[in-house]
Amino acid sequence: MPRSRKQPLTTPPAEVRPPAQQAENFRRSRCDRALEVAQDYVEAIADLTATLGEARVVDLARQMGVTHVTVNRTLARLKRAGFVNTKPYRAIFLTRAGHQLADECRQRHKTVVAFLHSLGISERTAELDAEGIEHHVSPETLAAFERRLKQH
Amino acid sequence: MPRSRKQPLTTPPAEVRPPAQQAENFRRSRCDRALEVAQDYVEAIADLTATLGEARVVDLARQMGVTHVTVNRTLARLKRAGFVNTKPYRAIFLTRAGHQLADECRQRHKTVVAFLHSLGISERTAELDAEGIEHHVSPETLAAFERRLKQH
DNA sequence: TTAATTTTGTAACCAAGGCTACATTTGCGT
DNA sequence: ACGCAAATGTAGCCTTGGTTACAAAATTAA
Ligand SMILES: [Mn+2]
Ligand SMILES: [Mn+2]
Ligand SMILES: [Mn+2]
Ligand SMILES: [Mn+2]
Repeated sequence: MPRSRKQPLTTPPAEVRPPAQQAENFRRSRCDRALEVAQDYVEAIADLTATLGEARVVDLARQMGVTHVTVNRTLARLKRAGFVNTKPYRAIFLTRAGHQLADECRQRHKTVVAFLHSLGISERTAELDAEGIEHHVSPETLAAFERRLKQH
Repeated sequence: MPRSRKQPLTTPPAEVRPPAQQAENFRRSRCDRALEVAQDYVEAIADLTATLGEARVVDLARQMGVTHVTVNRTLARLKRAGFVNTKPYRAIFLTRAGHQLADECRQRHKTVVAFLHSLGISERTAELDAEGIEHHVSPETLAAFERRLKQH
């Protein structure tokens, strides 16, 4: 067995998060984090297709701020996951599932940005923070954001 | 050269995010993501020290929902980064910098949870979402959250 | 004191997501 | 028709963060 456990010097604060439940929170957070890249990519592919007519590797690399190598390998994963269809040296197309995910993400992104903006946060900061926050907003929280937006 | 670029079929939507700026958003988001683990660990170490008297590898593993191996290697990184002091088979202690980071994170965590709760979001969901959101909340956004909380 | 159990450490593996360097393909301009 | 520059693909490297399996140390219990 290990060392005996030192007792806390001060009484523990009232807000005790049971370790098992807190572990669940972290698991959810990690799960969300694993989906961030997929969500940002399909969103970017949809955006690029809308503005440029098609999404190519080089555009995606510029948009994401990474090299084309990273884009290539990420696209391979997205293909395996069934979100995109790619053929060598051809433009990238979203599958039906990819389109659906992209629409969800675009809508959520817009909502999060608008919500932050409605709190008096600057356009730039709203965009910056939303890019990360959006991936951790549950349906319940998203609904609360929309509720507030409708109330102006 | 590559394929000629197909023109967009519909006129691009007004909200054109310049790729260079959007790339900056993604870079910030990735940067935040890289710090998530460090922040969650120092926060957990501070919590455990407060409630149990000390933070040990096994407690941290339970709290984070990972194996003790993952905890060990993460602690090695945190040590390199100057946030914790560890000795073999001994409890884990935060450095001065670690304490400072932990305090920041605990305060921000509390604020984010309280803010979500103030929107009518359930206790459980607020905790779940906050665990991820907190790492992407800039000082400006945090200030906006606090502002709203003071207004009740 | 000695044995059992828990805790801690370590070795080896994996996937994701970043990179540089180099090869191949493509399509435009001459 | 051809050559060249841009785009794309591929090989190989790195760090992070997860795992299982096994070894060693520490504390408790007998
Ligand atoms: Mn994003
Ligand atoms: Mn987005
Ligand atoms: Mn967190
Ligand atoms: Mn937290």
